[in-house]
Amino acid sequence: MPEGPEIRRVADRLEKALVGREIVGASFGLRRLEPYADELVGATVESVRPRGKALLTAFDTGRVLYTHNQLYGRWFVVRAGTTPRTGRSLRVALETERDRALLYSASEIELLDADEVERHPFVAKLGPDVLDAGTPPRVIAKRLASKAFTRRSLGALLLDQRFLAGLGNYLRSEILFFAGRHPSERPCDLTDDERAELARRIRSITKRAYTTGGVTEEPAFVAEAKAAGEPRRSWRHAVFGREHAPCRRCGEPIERLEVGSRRLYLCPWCQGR
DNA sequence: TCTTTATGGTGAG
DNA sequence: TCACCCTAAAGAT
Repeated sequence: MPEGPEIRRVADRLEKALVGREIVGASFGLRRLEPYADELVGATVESVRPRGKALLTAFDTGRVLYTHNQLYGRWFVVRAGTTPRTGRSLRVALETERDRALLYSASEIELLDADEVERHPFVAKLGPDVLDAGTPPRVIAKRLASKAFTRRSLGALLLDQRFLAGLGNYLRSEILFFAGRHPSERPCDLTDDERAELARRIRSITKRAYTTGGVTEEPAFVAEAKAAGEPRRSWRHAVFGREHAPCRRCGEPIERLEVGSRRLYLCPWCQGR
C-alpha cells in the first residue's frame, strides 16, 4: 500500500536482496513484456531507487525496470525456492541464487534504457522526492513560495507529484493536521515563518511514516496505545480514517471532506476555518 | 454474487 | 471537474 514512505521501504528490501547480485531467473506476467525476461538473466542489479511512488531497478546491461504500484501492486522478497501464499497475479519475478523479488498485481511496468528514464512521461513530471536527502525543509519552503505553486490550495498541492513526489492521500490529511492548516489555505496566504513551519511538517511527518512503516501519529502516544493493547488502526493516524472520532488534541469530532475527488480528514477546530 | 472502496494516475473538455 | 483505467478486498444482498 503505496505512498512514498512505503515504496522507499520496499526499495530498501529489494536493494538488500538484489544489488550486486546476478539475476539467475526472470519472468514477466504480462504478455507484452514476456519477450524481455530472457535478457535480464545474467545481468547484475546495480541499484534499486525510489522516485516518489515509482521504483527504478537498474541493471549493468544499461536497462532499467520501471514499476509503479498504483493502489494495488505489492512486492514480496522471499528466499529462493519459496513462494508467498497469495491469490494475486504475478507480474515480475527477479531471482538471484539466494532470493526472489516478486511483484504482484501491478500493471505499470516498463523495461527502459537508462537514457530513457528521465524522459519517461511519469518520471519527467515529478518534483523532488520528499524523502531525498536533497529535499530539506528549506527547499520545500522555497517551493511553497514559488510562482508555480504558491496560489494553489494546500489540499490540491499536497497530492500533486509535480510539487513534491511521494506524498499521497493519508500523508496529506496527516500533514495538514500536524501543521494546523486548513486544506483551503494557500501558501501565498501564509507568512514566511508559517511556510517554513509547514515545510518542516511535510518533511518530518513523511520521514516518520518511513521509519515507522506508515504510522504518522506522535511516537509517545503510539507507545502508550500499543502498551494498552489497542489495535494498530486505532493509533496509526491522528485524523486519517477517523471520521466522527474525537480529535486527540481538542476532543472535537474529526470531519471528512472530498478534496480533489479524494477523501480528506481534518479537525475543524485545530485546523481553523 | 453482486457493489463499493482504496494509501494512484490519465486525458478530455 | 469528470469519466475512466488499473486490481484486490471488504461490504452489501
